[in-house]
Amino acid sequence: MKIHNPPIQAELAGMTRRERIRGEIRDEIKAIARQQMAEQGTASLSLTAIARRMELTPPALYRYYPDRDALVTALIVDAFDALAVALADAAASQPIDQYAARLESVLLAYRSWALANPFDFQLIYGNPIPGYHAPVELTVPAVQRGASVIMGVLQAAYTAGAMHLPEELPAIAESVELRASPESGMHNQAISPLITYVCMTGWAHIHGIIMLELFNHLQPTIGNIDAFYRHEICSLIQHMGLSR
Amino acid sequence: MKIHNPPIQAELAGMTRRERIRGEIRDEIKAIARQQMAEQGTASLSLTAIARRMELTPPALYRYYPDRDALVTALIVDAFDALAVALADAAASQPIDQYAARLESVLLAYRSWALANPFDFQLIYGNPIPGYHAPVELTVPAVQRGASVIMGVLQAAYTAGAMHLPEELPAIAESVELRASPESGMHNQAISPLITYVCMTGWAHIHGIIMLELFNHLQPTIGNIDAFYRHEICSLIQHMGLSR
DNA sequence: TGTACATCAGTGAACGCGCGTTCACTGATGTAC
DNA sequence: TGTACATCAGTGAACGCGCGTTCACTGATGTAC
Repeated sequence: MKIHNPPIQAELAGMTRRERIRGEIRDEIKAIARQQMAEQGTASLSLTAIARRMELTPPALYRYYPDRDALVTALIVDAFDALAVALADAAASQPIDQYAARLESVLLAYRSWALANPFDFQLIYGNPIPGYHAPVELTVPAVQRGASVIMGVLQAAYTAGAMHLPEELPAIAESVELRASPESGMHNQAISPLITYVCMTGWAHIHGIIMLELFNHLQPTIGNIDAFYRHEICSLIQHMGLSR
Repeated sequence: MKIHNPPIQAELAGMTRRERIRGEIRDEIKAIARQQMAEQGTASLSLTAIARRMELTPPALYRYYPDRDALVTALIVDAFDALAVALADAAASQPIDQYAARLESVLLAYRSWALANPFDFQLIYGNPIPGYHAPVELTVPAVQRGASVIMGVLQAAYTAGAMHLPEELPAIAESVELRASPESGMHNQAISPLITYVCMTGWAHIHGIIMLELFNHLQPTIGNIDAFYRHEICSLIQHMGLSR
């Protein structure tokens, strides 16, 4: 006979003992899924293999996720969340009025997170998983949540007058036909088109370096990618006229 | 009874009739493989499915490729080749001393090729295919062949004195510990570390935009990606001090 | 030109594997009185 | 506190599928004389 723990403690946290355990197992499934991606590649994510490693039968997993796609979606959402949190933490680690330092910190965090979690990064920014189509209403806001951390820093700098952008930029930003991000969530200011444009530019640059590094296309040419990356950030900051 | 064509014509081209047909079927296999990737995603590339579409039995394909990996390798090599050719053509389409125009042309070609051949692009620059490991001695030179087209243009501009880089750049390039590309193939000049550095920066930037666009991460924010891309090239050219 | 032989493309059967998913079920856990 | 019932986690068997790869083979194509 097993112990019948009265579920008082758990109910204090707003969930029954069963609900808590369910949550834990859902998390364990995701953890093993990540582990499996790391070993076999993002594209080969199999419920059967996860069940095997958990010493369960495959059908048991259907108690926790209705099907394989639901699990993939959960992993993607988690990854976007984790990245956004990492960026937000990096932003928060610097004094609020030190815009250059904050931007630098955020961009360094972007790379650090990608290198520390290469498979989560591939999951959200790499090839789509064959046969899986992410629900758009889920991923689009998730992308923007990450981006909005960067945008928040830049918008703050701009509003504070600490940013000196090239003169021709407004006209360019205009011609690019930006779509307003519907709502930003992580920050409170509205983002001007100009800042959106600058942000996309910087993001693309940073993102390109990381993508190339992740798939080992930089390594044959660049010895010290860390220094390379730092310099790129530096020149970005300079290009934006962000005063230190 | 089928016709016994005397293999005179084919032998004039240096190969027997049989060899020619073999080559054609190898090509057809690759073509269908590409088609299949386009429909199912890069990661799901199956010999059985290819055979089915060619109305052959799966073992028949083993006459043409020793195993699945060999086919993937052939596809990758082809893709690198095609990209390098597209870039080289773009470079050749502009007057030899119009460095800005040549660079612009090459960078536009990079994106055009990626958008026109998204799956080949994913094959070479996206997630590795699960269970497949590209032979390094094949892919590293292939990457550099593409890059060397860009480098060739820039080096020529630099040598001709048509390039005015920021003053602090040499020191930065130094600190990044570039590795000399072993041999470049597509062009004749030696590439200076400074140019290598500039090239990697520009490439990463361009590459980042394309990767984001390819996976639809730019579209929610940027209405006119074409214009966006052109402006980025423009500002790159300006940043390098390439006179028009 | 015809004949004898060698080459080689493609077949069909088979091997052993893994996958997602369904279903009816058992037995443990939780709940209400 | 004990009892009766409801809930639900996990099982085992099964379905139908696709995969890469091997093997001994047939029959067409090419080659040498």
